[in-house]
Amino acid sequence: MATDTRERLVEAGSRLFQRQGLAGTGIKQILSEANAQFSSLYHHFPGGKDELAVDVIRASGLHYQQLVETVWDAAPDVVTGVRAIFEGAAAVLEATDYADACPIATVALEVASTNEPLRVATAEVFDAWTHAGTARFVDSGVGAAESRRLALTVIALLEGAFVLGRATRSVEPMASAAEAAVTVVRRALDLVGSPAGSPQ
Amino acid sequence: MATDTRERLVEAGSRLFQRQGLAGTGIKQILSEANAQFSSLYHHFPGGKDELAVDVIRASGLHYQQLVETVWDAAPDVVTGVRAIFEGAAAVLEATDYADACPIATVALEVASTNEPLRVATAEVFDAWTHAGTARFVDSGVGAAESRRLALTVIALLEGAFVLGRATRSVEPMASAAEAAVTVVRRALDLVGSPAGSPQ
DNA sequence: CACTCTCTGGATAGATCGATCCAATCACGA
DNA sequence: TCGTGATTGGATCGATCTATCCAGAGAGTG
Repeated sequence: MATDTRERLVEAGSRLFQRQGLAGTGIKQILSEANAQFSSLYHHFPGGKDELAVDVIRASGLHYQQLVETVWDAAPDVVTGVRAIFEGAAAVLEATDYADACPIATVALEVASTNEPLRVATAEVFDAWTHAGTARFVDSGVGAAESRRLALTVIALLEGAFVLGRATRSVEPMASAAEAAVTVVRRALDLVGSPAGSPQ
Repeated sequence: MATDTRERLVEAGSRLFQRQGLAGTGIKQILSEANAQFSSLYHHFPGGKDELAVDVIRASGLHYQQLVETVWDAAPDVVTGVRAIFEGAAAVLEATDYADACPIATVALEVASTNEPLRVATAEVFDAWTHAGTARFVDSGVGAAESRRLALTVIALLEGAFVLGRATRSVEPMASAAEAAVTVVRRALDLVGSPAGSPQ
């Protein structure tokens, strides 16, 4: 089937780009893993590698967001949800031998200063994540501006822990990041209850 | 002079690897920026690109650590120091048009699952940063285990904000990360003053 | 001056890169 | 059944990649 080949290409690209980066992954390798041919790739993606990469970034970014939202929804409260996200990330990290972390971070850093269309694609994914996270905190009663700060903080902690964790092959950074995330989120929720200034 | 060429190679490699990644940077480009020849590179680094990359990772990792420690030393207290680090990072990000952030993060993600010697080099840099940060918090009276958690958290926030900031071309993630870092550090210092359990 | 060791200039090999081409095949509606 | 557009098989092109080779320049020592 036609759509099938296209999906296999995106899936293979997603796997490889996330672990080896964009420049570090050859088209032949993608074709080999997807059991496809040059003509198929350039039929579905006339723009070649870059056009495939845009699709990969959007698809894997959306997929990861849905995964996180599912975990979040299963938690009884916001703090538990945040903790569950970090625990899930740590579990995946260990289960994949520290290969699978953020699906787009490696490419994002690679293209940030070298490929504007791809940079925009990664920015749109991060923006979508930020908005989704912001909405969650707003739903818990936190103000809009503070909710956005919380969302950016949680995502930054997650991304940073991915970098440290993959490099050092350890989930310790993820555990520390989880504690910090819980601390700042809980503090923001506490301030909602007592809307005066900091209790300091 | 001999050493001069070697230094120029490391410097050029540092600039390019940090912005374009390892696989995204060709040896010819490094030679061009360093005004050097193939023979010079393979004379100083018989192991080729990878051996140069190990030197680049170590040198730029140490250089960045020294930069951060200088900023930290200039601050009157720990909280001010932490904030100054994030403000400095944001300033560099803007000044370099979102090109210069962490000198090794891009390469770290690239090689984490593909090149064990380089992965080890990046891990050693992150370990050195972690130990240096831990020592700072210990000096402020925070317990050893909590100090290490703080150090990992601050580094993760910094790295994550680099990823988000470069991708979205904004210093907003860095500002949010700074607030979060200050919050968790201040909280840890407060607990030193009142060594009972959490005031919750 | 002669010798030696370090370092560089420049050509080139061999492999791999992304991309293109055209004919063949497939699914599917008229 | 025929035709039409979507899709694929497979060879191939030019460019670029990393790495190697060897001759020669340069500095320092006897």
